[in-house]
Amino acid sequence: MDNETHIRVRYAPSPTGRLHVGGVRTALFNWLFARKNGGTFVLRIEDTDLERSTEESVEQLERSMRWIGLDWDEGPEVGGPHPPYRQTERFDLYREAAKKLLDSGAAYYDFATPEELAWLRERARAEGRQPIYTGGEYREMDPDEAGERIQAGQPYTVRFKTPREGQTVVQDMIRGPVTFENANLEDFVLMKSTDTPTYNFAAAFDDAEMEISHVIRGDDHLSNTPRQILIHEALGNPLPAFAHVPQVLGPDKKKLSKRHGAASVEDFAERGYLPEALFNYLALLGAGYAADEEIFTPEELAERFRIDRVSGNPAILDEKKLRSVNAVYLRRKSPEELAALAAPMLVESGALTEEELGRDRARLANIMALLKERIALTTEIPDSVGYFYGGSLDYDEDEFENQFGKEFVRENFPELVERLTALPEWTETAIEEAVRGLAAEREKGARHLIHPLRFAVTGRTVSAGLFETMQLLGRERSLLRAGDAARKMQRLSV
RNA sequence: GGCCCCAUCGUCUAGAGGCCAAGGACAUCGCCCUCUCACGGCGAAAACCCGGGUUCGAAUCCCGGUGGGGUCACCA
Repeated sequence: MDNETHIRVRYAPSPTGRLHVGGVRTALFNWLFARKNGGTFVLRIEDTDLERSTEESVEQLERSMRWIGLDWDEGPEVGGPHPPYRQTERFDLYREAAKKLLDSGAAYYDFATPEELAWLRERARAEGRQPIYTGGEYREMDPDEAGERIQAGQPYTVRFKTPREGQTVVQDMIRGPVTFENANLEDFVLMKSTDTPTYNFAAAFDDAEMEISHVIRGDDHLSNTPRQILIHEALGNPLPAFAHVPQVLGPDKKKLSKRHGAASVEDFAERGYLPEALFNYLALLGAGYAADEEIFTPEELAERFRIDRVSGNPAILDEKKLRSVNAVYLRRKSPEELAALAAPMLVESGALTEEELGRDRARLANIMALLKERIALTTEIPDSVGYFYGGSLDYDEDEFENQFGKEFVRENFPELVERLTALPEWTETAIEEAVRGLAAEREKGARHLIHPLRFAVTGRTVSAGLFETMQLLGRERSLLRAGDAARKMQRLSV
């Protein structure tokens, strides 16, 4: 493949917390774009903020990416031709580049103190001007004098000498050309007084060094892009193409955050969403796919992905829809897959022990087959499966009275239990015949027996079909609970 | 506030000047299936932000307003 046109994209998160779904979505778009075009997807850790970056976040981030199904061709763990892939390990590279900019006159040493800068900003605000710092006396200071000050130990930053006139145009693949007046851009910092790079400098430098052809990122970076373009030009780098994808918002149209319930990949995982469902939903969100279908594999998504179709609109995450997509994925799973998913959750919830589980793996699969159309989130599993295990149940008093207080039930339930006990074989059809038979003899609708029986054996008013449920519950357990209910019924005051 | 982006049903969207009395999906509401709940099937309600242009003709193009979002750090 032609190296000049080889597509290389990157996702460059800063490890300062959990991976936000807005973040994974842009990672997803990068991944999709790379897969679609036979390109390379690079992961780069932007940890230049020593204060906020943590090792734990790096691990969490990589774990979240892998969980949802995003693998990277180059980056931490996997390596690649442009190492290292963590900015804190690339400081020498930035220092060298800063030197180059200083030598060419594209940048300068700035000795203004933070207090001075704050005062300048304040005064600008008081006078109703925009605070645009242009370096004052330092911008054109004689290099020798600057050198002397540095020798004397005076702290400094390195700033970019932003042109005071003209415009910088971002050619955005989603929005078209976006024009910025250079006069509105200040002389931004390239190197901090700690001799470490700022985001704009490190990002622009790395994108060029790593030969990134397309920068696809959140639109919160759109206003940074003219600065990065200026850096690229000063460094003599070819410009990558840009695409700025919108944020993911909560239902109140504010940036999605924890107070909306869930905002990070881990939050959604904890709430019972499947990785493939989150992947599918997020990839569809605001991506401008044709609307006739909505369930796609990552491969299908990649095949159809078009960056220029991505909407410029902020996208509101609709958890109801995510939930329904999740339910589809749950339903599509085989009973065995669902059993594997459910097993650890059931053990953790205390519904059963490891041994019990190991003894009857097939039964769990059968239970899941019965339940899978009734759950939308994996977190619903323990509650909906729990009554298939264990012995006697604690009945809700009010509901018990509601179910067993009726005269017909009081008169016939004991007989029903007897007939069930006498059943020669415990099968769905045998149970059904017993129940319907008795109801027919008493000239009543079967539902008058079915509902209390359901409540007796499951402890709840809703479940899968009663007869198949009872077969799976097993004779012993069903009869135990039915007997419990019959006795409890006797004690009910009339 | 300055700068920038954006604007079709509640939400995600289809729509690239006539095919649109605007289509789909989720959610909502009915009906059917039925032992309950789901699943499934059928159906209903629901949108082109406003105002000016351009044009024979605009949801689609232009301008303005309004609204929403982003960003204004030695954070990324």
